Amino acid sequence: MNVVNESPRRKELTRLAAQLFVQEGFDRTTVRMLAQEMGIKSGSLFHHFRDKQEILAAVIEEGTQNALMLARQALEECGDSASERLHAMARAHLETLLTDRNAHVVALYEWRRLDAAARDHLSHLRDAYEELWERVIDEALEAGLVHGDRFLVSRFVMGALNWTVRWYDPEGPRKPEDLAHELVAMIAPSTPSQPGQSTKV
Amino acid sequence: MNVVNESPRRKELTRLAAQLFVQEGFDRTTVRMLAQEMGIKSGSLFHHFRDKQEILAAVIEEGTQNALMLARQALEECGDSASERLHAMARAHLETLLTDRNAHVVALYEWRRLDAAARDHLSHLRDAYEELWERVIDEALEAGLVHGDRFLVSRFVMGALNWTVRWYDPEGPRKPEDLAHELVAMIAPSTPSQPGQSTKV
DNA sequence: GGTTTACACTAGCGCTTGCTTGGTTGATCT
DNA sequence: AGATCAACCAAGCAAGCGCTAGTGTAAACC
Repeated sequence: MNVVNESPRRKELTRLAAQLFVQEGFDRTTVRMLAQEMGIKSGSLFHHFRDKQEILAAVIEEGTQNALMLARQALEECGDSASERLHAMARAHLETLLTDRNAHVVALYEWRRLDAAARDHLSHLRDAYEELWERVIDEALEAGLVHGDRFLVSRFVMGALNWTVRWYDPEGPRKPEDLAHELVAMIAPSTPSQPGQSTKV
Repeated sequence: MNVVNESPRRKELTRLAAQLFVQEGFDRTTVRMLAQEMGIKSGSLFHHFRDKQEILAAVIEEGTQNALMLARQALEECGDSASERLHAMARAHLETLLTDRNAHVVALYEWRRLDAAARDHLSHLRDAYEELWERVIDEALEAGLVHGDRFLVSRFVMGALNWTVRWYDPEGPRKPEDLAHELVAMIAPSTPSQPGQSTKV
């Protein structure tokens, strides 16, 4: 009876689950709460998902896939200079935190609740995303835009960006674009202040 | 029967609880698991703590108090220059992450499981700690060591530092001192490379 | 020497949890 | 018209949960 495929109903349910997981945390969200939010009874939930863990995995997968897609797109559309590419990645990252906020918060906080199989599958996705970052940071280092240890710089940058979900207010005056700009300015002060004009190397 | 004071036994139990909370998460850690780890029966636990939530609060309080103490001490002992103070704060922060790792991981991940009263009490402690940071960052901005928006810079720095609990390996070659140095170098490239010699402003 | 105190035990209550079972519905396809 | 199928429901099981009540005991205190 249970489906593993990507029915549109399942997508919708996943979105609702993400919201509840953020509000209550995974463990505290009961299947009854999930069902009620979805307008069905708790038993019916298991027609769409094998078990509760699979809902969590679906939420995280959705968010990570979107982030990966958006980052790739941003890199294709931007200029060739190291500073432009760094800026594009930061902006793309912050924009997914805006649009897919729930899914990303769940991914950050509830990662360890995944069982071994799901964690294995999803960590490959996440690694692909982080590889994009490491490549862009390598370019920035080579271009002399940023200085320091390759590994540490990328961890610090990822930390600063991921941490935004804890304080960023989408209703506030600051846009993702602004944050991206400020971050790049902080770690690469020699960057030209207008991201439009490229600094070819 | 229940005690609220700071018996040495309670301190020891708090330390053990922190470890379990990190391994399993707060919700998944049952009072029976806690009791077993402590070598007593589940009922006896409630002689030391009013309820399960109080154990969580004790864990987080312990970690935050230590961090605050170490940061204040580091600021007193270091030189007057903005770069030295920035460096001292970063090192102190990373050192508590090393020594009190469990407590800090719990504080980061399980904060929302606190009830309103505990959260209110503990957020004051955390605010005091973050105030130290903001002051040091203000000094760095005034000294021209770092550039950018006051609010954003401090968030980015806190993010980079707090994120370290997710990847830092205490057994590895990098010491907290090294990380602190690298971070300061990244955001304030004009810093002298030897933290010992002060740059008076 | 009697009382108090700190710490532990046994036993279990009342409730919630994730998940299963067996069956019903209404739309779609042949 | 009959078969198929996704989607749902009602009912409930077995296990586990936080926590309480009442008791025992050895050390500390007056």
